[in-house]
Formats: sequence, C-alpha cells, structure tokens
Amino acid sequence: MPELPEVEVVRAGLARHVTGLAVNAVAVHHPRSVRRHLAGADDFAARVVGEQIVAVRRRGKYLWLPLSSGDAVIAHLGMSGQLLVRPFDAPTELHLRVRLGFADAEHDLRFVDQRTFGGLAVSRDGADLPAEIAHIAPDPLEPAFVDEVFRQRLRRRRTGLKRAMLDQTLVSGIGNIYADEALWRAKLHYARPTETLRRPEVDRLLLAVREVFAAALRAGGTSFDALYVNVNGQSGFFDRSLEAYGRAGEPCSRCGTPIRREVFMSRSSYFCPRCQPRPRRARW
DNA sequence: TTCTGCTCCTGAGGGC
DNA sequence: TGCCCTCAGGAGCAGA
Repeated sequence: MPELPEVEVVRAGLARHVTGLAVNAVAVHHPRSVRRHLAGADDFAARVVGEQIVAVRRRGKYLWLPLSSGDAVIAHLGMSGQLLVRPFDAPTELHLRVRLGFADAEHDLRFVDQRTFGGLAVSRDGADLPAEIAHIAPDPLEPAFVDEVFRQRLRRRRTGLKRAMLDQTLVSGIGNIYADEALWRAKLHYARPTETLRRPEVDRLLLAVREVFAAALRAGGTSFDALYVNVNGQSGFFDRSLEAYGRAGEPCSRCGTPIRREVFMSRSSYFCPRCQPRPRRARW
C-alpha cells in the first residue's frame, strides 16, 4: 500500500532509469488504468509516443513525469500499483496494465496494478505542478510545507484527527499505515477532535510523521506482501519496524498493553489504548 | 462550505 | 475441491 516513502523510493528509481529516454511505444492493456485521461487510451498513447521524459517528480503519493512536449504523465499507484523497469523481453506480468517502450534502451517501463485503483493520465501542465494534482497539499518533507499553516488549518477543522491526516488536501503522503504509526509515536488517539489539539500536540504529531517517513525511507518502504515493490521489483523492510499497524493483540513496546484494532472509516485503526487514550468527546 | 460515507476493484484466506 | 464471504484501502463523488 504505497504511501509517501514507498512513492519516493519509486520516484528515485524511475529518475535513475528513465530520465532522458524517448518513448517509442505505448500499450494500454486495461482502459481503467487510464480512466483519468478523459480523452481515452488512444489519445493517452498519442501524447506520450515520441516524447522524451525530462524528469520524475512527486507530490504526496502522486508522481509526474514531465515530457519534452510540455505535457506530463501523471501516475498514482493506488493500493497495488507498481512501476517496474524490466528488460523488454521479460515475461508479461499477470496484472500488466500499461507498458512504455523506449528508443535506445534495453528495458521498458510497466505499470502493473492488481486492484486497478491506481492509474496514469497525461496533463498539459508538465513544466510545473500539474493542474490535476494542484489540490494536493505539500507533504511534511517538502520545503513548501509550512508548519504554522498546517497547525491553523488542522485546528479549523471539525473532524477526527486521523480523518484529517488522511485528507490529502490538508497534508499529503500519509496513508492508513503511517497515520497509525505517527499517532502511536505522538501518543494521540485517532478520534481526537482536531479543534481541541494544542500547539505542542500538533508539533509532536508533525515530528512523529517526519520520523516515521524518514525511518521508512531508510528501510526502503513498507511491504506486507508482493503488492509494494520498487522499480526493480524489490520489497522494503519497514514493516519489521511498525509499532502499531497490524499488531493487534501484541504488547505495546512502550507500556505492554495489547495493541487494539478498531474499524474506522471502513478501514482498520491500530492503537495502544493506554498510551493513546480515547478522548471524552471523540470525532469519527 | 464542510463533512461523511459510499463506491470502485481483485485476490488471499477462512469457513463450510 | 469448490463455493461463498470477508478483508485490505486511496481517492473521487454525491448527499447531508
């Protein structure tokens, strides 16, 4: 389940392997994977073939590849998307959705996506932040992220803390796994009303998010199964360092209380009921 | 305007 | 062995 660290690992890998290459072939194997490109698969291919990939950039969980034409290929991995650099004669993956071939290279770029929540599209705004993802807020590792702006916007919300953390228009890059991990580190309950957060608590949360992201980046990301891999098809190791997510029933490493799992927003939330006590007035 | 809940999707795993 | 059900969750959208 790719979140910021995983997407950053993919971005760095793509930057090494595809920057400067000219696309000479595009094959769309599943139309759903280009559904955000409203003009359709043929137009998607026509806009990419013949163009050179100038760079590989990221905002939150989105990637975009500016092209020599001034357009950009936008990519989101969804839950199970992979961008793989493979020898062009390597066997076809079961869930191969889109394939880009290159002139003067012995490898191709494959978008493989089991659950098809991810996808590719072409934007006309390749030079800067594409308009299609302009609503995505900066992530806490970006220089453009201003802590004070985040504090104010968070405290103006009238919702639960985890729901706010997952809102990519408020802060980007955080998904279910790292939200639980950061909340555990910051000793905050996921249903804490955002308007009741004090400044030191928001600062603690931001520090926790940055620590979790940094640790995950060092480990190459989190991988519970084969669904998250880098461009070479290798898994990360951060799942071995998780303190809360996926550890229901196991003792909290701080206090020994069993980690609890609750369903929230139709997904699992893991927390320590002692370190992260439920607020008297919870917001879901 | 803001917030909430539904929907999309596929395969693994468990129960019968 | 085969069928059915549940679970996993990012993000857009509709409705309150």
